[in-house]
Amino acid sequence: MSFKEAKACPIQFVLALNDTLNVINGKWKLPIIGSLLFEKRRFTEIQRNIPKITPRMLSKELKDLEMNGMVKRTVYDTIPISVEYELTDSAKSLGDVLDKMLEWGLQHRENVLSGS
Amino acid sequence: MSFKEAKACPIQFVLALNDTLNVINGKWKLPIIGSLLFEKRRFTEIQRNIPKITPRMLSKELKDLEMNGMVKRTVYDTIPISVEYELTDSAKSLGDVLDKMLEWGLQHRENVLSGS
DNA sequence: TATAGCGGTATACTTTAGTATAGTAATAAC
DNA sequence: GTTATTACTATACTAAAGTATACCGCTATA
Repeated sequence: MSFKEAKACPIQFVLALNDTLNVINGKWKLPIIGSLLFEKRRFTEIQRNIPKITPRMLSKELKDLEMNGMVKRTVYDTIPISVEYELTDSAKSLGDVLDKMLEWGLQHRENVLSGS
Repeated sequence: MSFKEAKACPIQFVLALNDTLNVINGKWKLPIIGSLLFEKRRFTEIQRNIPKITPRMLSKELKDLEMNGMVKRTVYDTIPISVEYELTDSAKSLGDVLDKMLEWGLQHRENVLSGS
């Protein structure tokens, strides 16, 4: 299925595209994914990684990402407990999509600046 | 440049990705792009095409898309005037990105449902 | 003369997203 | 026993996004 076939199958098209948009929308989702892209991290580490995020937003977005199958949360029974967040394989594969978006963004900027 | 190289060149990465996100964000941009994907259309045609959009939002989003080099607005000197909106080449090439997003969305949904 | 279509704008409102600030329980270090 | 760290939650707020409703100037049609 492709975007150009939208006329033929609008429902699945809209749902799947929407799924993708949902996992990256909002101010903090991409920074969080970025922070977890190379290594699993703990709550406070992510917070230090993204200076301006409040714990409220980080908590909310991590829950959101977990619910959407993007992040795996593991609680370790240490004293005190520690919690680790890591991207799922599915989330890691989002990199390809982001590459495409990145590529298009660069090309588009060139097009616009050159007045085409 | 790729997403995995984010560490090496965060600024251009963030800007280009952000550009791409900006041209599709909000509730109405994709429906509008979808409406213009196969043919140029007039204001009222787009409105009929997207039943729940208000003229305020359509006007606002079209201006936004025009400013971002996604849409070309042509005024015809008929009586009364008529106005046509069409996608730029750059906007049309966004189809490839949307295809990737669509593909990932479908795969991700499968992954999540199968519990992987 | 009244009504409708075109391409919008104006004003006021609600809803959603994000921020600020403080506080929690548990433990450990000084 | 005071302070710090971890992993958050609670409450109250502001800002941004979107909605509802009405209206504009222009013209064509009934």
